[in-house]
Amino acid sequence: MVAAKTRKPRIRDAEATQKRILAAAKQEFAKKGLGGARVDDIAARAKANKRMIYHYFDSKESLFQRVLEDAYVDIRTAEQKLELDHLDPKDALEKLVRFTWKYYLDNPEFLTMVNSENLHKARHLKKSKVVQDISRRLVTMVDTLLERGAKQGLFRDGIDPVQLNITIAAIGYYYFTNRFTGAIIYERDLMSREALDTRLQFNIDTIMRLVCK
Amino acid sequence: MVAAKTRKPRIRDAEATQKRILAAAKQEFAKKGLGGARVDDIAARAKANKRMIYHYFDSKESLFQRVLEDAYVDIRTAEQKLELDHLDPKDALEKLVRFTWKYYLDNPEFLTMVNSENLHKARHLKKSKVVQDISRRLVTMVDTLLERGAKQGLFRDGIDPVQLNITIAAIGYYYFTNRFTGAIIYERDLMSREALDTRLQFNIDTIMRLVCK
DNA sequence: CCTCTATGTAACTATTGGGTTAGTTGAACT
DNA sequence: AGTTCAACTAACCCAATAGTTACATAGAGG
Repeated sequence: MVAAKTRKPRIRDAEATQKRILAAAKQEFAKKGLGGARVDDIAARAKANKRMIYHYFDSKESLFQRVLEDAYVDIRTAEQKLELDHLDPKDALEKLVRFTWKYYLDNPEFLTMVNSENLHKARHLKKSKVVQDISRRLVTMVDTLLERGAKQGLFRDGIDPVQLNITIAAIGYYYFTNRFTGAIIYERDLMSREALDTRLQFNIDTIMRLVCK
Repeated sequence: MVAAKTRKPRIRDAEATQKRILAAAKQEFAKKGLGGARVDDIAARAKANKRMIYHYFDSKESLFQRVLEDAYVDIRTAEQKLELDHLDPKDALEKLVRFTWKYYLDNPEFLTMVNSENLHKARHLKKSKVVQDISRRLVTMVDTLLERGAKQGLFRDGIDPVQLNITIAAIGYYYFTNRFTGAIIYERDLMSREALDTRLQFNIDTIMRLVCK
């Protein structure tokens, strides 16, 4: 038990194996969704044995649930670190829009997992108390920001923080999750540096016009 | 060959069988995506034999492609019937937002199919010339509307019709496709009559503020 | 240095599921 | 009424896949 981290790497390392499995599962689920992911492939990717997956995570489904939970905890934790309270309301709002955009861009597996979960009617997420708790903090954060901006006469009164949150998420989420069909329908490369910059600016503009007086 | 439609229903009817298969496939793909859908279940739902599916549609993949193509043709055709040119630009824009919302609400299988297609990097849609052609007409329609509104001094100048299209789609699409996880994250019934009305009004407001001077 | 258990491997099972084969039959046209 | 062919059925094949069993061993604690 003494200072496991300073020891030279053990050949047998339960913690490390679990982490490798979780990382591999995230990639695999992101690429193929819950239904398309293969337990054998996760094992291979994790350089672990399939037996270990069942040993540590019981079933494919509960492994998915765990990966999904971790994904939600990650994004909600990152959001909480934004510290919007210290900023001018307009700057804070823009920062939130930028953050959401960047998070989706950098973590496409989050989008795929959410899509997959919705295909399954959120039956895994339903079981997760922790996700419900941290999500409440997001709404509170935006609500606080809206009230502060309204009090300063910068924002319109009476905007529903949930509707705003949905909209901020939507204008980024749709763009990224449908980037493949979008490229065909709109006959553009949506992922070029220039296209990304343009879209982010458009999104900031959309939200500012929606919220500001 | 004479007046097939007036004849009494044949026991053997190639056309009717194909239609039943397509309808069944649409439902099945909508419920489970490409990977999750089962050919046996499609056959059962269509009250047809599995052999018939392969006879008419070659493979599960090309059946999916056909259903997806039909779905795109359907929505694009419906859009073209809106006849926005006859309306005041603001009314036309609102009509488009309402249409998009209602279409997603009434045709949830379209959303699932698009999600599934993006999971597969749009490899089926890439092959479809017809979808690319009709999609171009959508962009043209919105572009015409934007120019007309700008000329009348109602809309801002220089709005990119593609960005606007994406935004109109996004604020509806995200709401519906993530309605299950959304209900948990935001702790609300997103599909009640009242919630739907509120959201649609919010969306119209969002787009009007974005486009109008 | 011995023992016991958590960590690990590999081979196996049972089932599912896309696709096929072999054969049957309704009805359109002579 | 007979011929033909497309429409149709049922039973089959076999590769893939979630989950299991049997067995091996590193290494922590006595």
